[in-house]
Amino acid sequence: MNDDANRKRNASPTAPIRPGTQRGHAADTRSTPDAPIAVQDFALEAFLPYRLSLLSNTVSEGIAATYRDEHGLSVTEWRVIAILGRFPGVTATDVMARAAMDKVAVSRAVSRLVDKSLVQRNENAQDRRRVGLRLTRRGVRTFNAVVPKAHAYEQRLLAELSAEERATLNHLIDTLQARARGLDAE
Amino acid sequence: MNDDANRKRNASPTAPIRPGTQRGHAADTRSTPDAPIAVQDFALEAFLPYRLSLLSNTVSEGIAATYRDEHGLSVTEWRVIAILGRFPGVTATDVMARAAMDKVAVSRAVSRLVDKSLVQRNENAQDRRRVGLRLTRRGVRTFNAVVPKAHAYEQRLLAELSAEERATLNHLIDTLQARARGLDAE
DNA sequence: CTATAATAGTTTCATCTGCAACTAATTTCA
DNA sequence: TGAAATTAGTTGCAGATGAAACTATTATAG
Repeated sequence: MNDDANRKRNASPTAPIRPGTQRGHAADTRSTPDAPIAVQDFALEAFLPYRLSLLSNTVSEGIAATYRDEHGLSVTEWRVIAILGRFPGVTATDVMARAAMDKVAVSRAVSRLVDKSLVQRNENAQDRRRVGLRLTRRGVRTFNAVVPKAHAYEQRLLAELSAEERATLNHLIDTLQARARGLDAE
Repeated sequence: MNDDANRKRNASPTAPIRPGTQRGHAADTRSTPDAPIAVQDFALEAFLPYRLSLLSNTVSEGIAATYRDEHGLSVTEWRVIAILGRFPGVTATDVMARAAMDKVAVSRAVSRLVDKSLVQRNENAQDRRRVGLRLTRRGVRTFNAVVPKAHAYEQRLLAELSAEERATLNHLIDTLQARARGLDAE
């Protein structure tokens, strides 16, 4: 390990946080004179996993505010509703696969949605382990109310991108997603 | 609200989950004959916020496995180390801004890192509220050990993309990030 | 100068999340 | 058959997360 160590360090300090709270010189009292020095070069703000995480969080926060403030829904609840709006009658396991959610997350989201009378469970006579899920009338109303807002947010987010850039974006996401999955599977 | 409602529904069911567990027909026992029907068209798997979240999670999981398994670090702990490796002596508030982390998250990550002897706190004589943070020798060793692995993961992730595609990716992320921030600020 | 406001950081609490263990039902195959 | 394995879904527990309250310190204003 430790391939190409010992390059330069701290070459470009990157933009200051804000005027007056510069790069910690004031805070650094150097209680340890022989304080060690990092020899590797690493810029978090340019690191793709970090950048993706930041972007995803910012976007999620924006769109989640709509679900939450106007409909009292969490992101996981919204995802379940989105799946059930499109695929009425599927089981929790199907929702799990379609929304890439954890088994437990689906189970709990469904329970909350049932409590809120947005989803109903239907027993399956053939296989009593399986429980068919579908939106109630209220659930459908919620779904129909949220969908245009979700689309609107997405459009505003993409507003600055050309059609070609949008296509490239989708392609890049697909490629990276497949690649990341492959790497995770070692 | 409810802009352009009443389009078609469920036009293309999208690929089946897997053979035998098709689209919930078996599970749907229709206990409610007049079960309502979703009139909006919404494909979660094509929804950008969802796609970004999925990608970010997959990527995070992959890279986080390295921190965790080989160095016992959480993602937040790694981020603090990454900042301190580059900007020794900064305060928790600086880390917060540089890593886009919550105040509380930084505070707790720093406490854990101090417990692990990877970070040390240095009191500031001028302003006793501020605490300068820097990596210990062990912290630097950890930093230097993780950085090449992080870079390697990033390179493997990007392996299939051309230089031009990488540039486009960065540009798209920047654009979307700025846009998302703008939207969040209403 | 004090009183008030602002700042840095920690703690509390309530929620979320994910793994593992668990129950219940069905399938497999010896 | 019928015991063992598989599948569906829930629950328990432990760690992570985030908002708000809190402590301590410094800056500002009257």
